[in-house]
Amino acid sequence: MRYRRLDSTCLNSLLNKPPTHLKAELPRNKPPKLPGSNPPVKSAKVSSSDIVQWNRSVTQHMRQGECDTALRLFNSMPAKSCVSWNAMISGYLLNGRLDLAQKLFDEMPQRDLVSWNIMLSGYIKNKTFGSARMLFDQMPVRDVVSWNTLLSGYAQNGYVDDAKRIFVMMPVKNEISWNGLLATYVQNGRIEEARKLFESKDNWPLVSWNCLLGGYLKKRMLAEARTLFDKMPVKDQVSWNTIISCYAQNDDLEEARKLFDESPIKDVFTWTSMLSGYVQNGMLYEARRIFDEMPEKNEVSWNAMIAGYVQSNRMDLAREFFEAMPCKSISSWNTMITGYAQNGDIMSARRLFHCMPNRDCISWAAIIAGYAHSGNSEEALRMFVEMKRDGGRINRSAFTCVLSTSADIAAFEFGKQIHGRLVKAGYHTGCYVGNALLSMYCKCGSIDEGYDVFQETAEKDAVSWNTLIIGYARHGFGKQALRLFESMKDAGIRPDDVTMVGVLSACGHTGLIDKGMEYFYSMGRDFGITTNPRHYTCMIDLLGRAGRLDDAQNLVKDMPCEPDAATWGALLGASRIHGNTELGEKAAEMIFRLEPWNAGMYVLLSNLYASSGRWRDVSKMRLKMRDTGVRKMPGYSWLEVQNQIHLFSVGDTMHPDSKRIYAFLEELELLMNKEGYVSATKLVLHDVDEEEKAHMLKYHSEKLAVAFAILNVPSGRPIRVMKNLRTGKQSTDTCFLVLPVSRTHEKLLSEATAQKRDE
DNA sequence: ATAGGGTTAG
Repeated sequence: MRYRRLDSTCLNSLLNKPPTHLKAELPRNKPPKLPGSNPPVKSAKVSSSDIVQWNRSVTQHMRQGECDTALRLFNSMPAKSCVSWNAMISGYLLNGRLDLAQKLFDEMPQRDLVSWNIMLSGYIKNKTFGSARMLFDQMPVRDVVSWNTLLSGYAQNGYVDDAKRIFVMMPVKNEISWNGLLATYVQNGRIEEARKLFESKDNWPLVSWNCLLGGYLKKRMLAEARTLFDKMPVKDQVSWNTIISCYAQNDDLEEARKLFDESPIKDVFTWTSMLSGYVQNGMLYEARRIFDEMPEKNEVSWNAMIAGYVQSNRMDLAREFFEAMPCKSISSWNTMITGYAQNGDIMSARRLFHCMPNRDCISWAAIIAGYAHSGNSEEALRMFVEMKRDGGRINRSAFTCVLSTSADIAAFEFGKQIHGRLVKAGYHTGCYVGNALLSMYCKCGSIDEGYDVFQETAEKDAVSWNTLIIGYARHGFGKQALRLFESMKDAGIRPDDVTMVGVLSACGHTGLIDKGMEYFYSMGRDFGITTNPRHYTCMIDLLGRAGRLDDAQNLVKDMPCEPDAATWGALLGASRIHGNTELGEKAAEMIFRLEPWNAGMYVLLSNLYASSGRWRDVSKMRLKMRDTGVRKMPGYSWLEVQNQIHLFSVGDTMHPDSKRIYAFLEELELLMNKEGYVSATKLVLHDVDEEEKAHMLKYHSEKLAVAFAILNVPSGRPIRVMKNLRTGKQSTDTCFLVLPVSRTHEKLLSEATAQKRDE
């Protein structure tokens, strides 16, 4: 703002003329001649005030972003001073042209201290600290400005220790240097050090009071902020705005309002702070009143209002404001896109995304997240690819989102490529990104790579540990999961309820019944964790697998919370394994009551009947499914070969390679029969004839996928087959696949989609 | 005429 004064001066410079009102201030001096007008007088004498006017004009063009015009003026100057060069260099830096600035700096005949200081601040603004430091060391003379420039450069980029060292080394310190150190602490979240520094000295200027006050606001230290505010010898508008924001952001709207009414002047910040406070607290009526009353509105005030409506799912009102908004910014569009996506209106989100004039990385992340959360994983990944093609910077949030999408659909190769991009972008060390990456590898079944990522994640939090523990448990590495749990405790990370789900299921998979019981009963005592239905489900599964059906049943009875469908599902699964039809029926009945749409349970119960030869009940189940309109989601298996997804359903003949696959399987079967293999057809639904049953067992989707893999994956490479159904569970998140190989497979997908919609 | 500090609203 400081550099843009849009008044008549600027308009004059637009017309390529030095400002006229300055002539009046300097009545004796002739205005400099401009290129194209009369050539300079033959006498080579150019007065110094003429040069000043030229310089002023150069600066003004630079402030308007007109580098070319400034350069033309500069080139046509009859005489230049050091300031003329400095003005050009400074102007180039203002317009982001470090290269041109550097060139002029190197070419200039004589440099003064200001030239060096300008260049120093240029390097720092461009974050080239090496060059900045080198320049600083080369400087023939340094003044307090040079030191202050370096100090704030370090501070703004998080180099607190360097900034401190600079401060100590400074031969002369002024008010700005002290404030620089104070700001170093505040900007880097080191509020205690800031407070100590502030208390060590008197007579701070207003700027510094405001600085510390802003620090308290950021840290939500309301009491400290208020004390400081009350002690301030002078208060300006910023001080009032800051203290109002303190209360508004900490949900004390009453006090905020009181100060708001007391504030001697109200500018657009004051009004908007109040407005946002109301929005944050869902007080949209009050927010709307403030909005209507405020004399001056800007982009931020409009956006706050729109965000308020978005948060309360009033997309109709949000849209009304958005359309009425005279000064839409990228964030206005982004807020709307996010809002539509969160409300499940992905079509509107998409429409806005495509017609917005400019997109930033937030826009891309918003639309990708929108697709991902609405189940359009494929489209989400496609957008990510397009984002890369678009060449814009990809932010951490887009990376995280697209990694979790890859994880959802187990797009392993894609996920690995993203990992590569992450490393290139230097983002792989972050905690969020690291956890998303870890989860991607775990969900894709690549637990070793997950472990590597875990090792490399610098800041591990509970989520990191939980993800790997659950990853181990899910893939049958119970012992490793438990070992990791021990290391987690050793590392001083407090286990939470999610950790315990991983631990208990690890015990279940490893058959460690007693250990599981011990953990289960000590959770509350050792870690203060309240048991939830998921823990009970793990325990019932654990006891059930071990054949202790009575204990499992008793545990259900003892539950302090209502058993959910998953809990009964674990009991049903256990009943099936141990052939307890009676208990299975009981569990299934509960599930039907809780989740009548859950087709997986019908199938599970049906299989239970079939395995005990109760064929009449099997057909009853079929009828029940038909009558209630529940349909079993088709089971698919798929794998990725050379960035293409190959998808199979049971007895699939649609894949282009199916002839080869079946021939291969026939060949295998011949070999197996020779070895004396007889297929078990016990668990297949009864009303298909024996031959058909054998066929279904022989050609279930996993088998087709594995056969295809053996034929197509180079030997020595792992084969990774994914499927959408698990026993007793219909996973909805893996049924939409990336890049189907052929039209017929697209048809399969659209059937699956249609069926999901029916439910 | 050219160089250095800060805080407040999404």
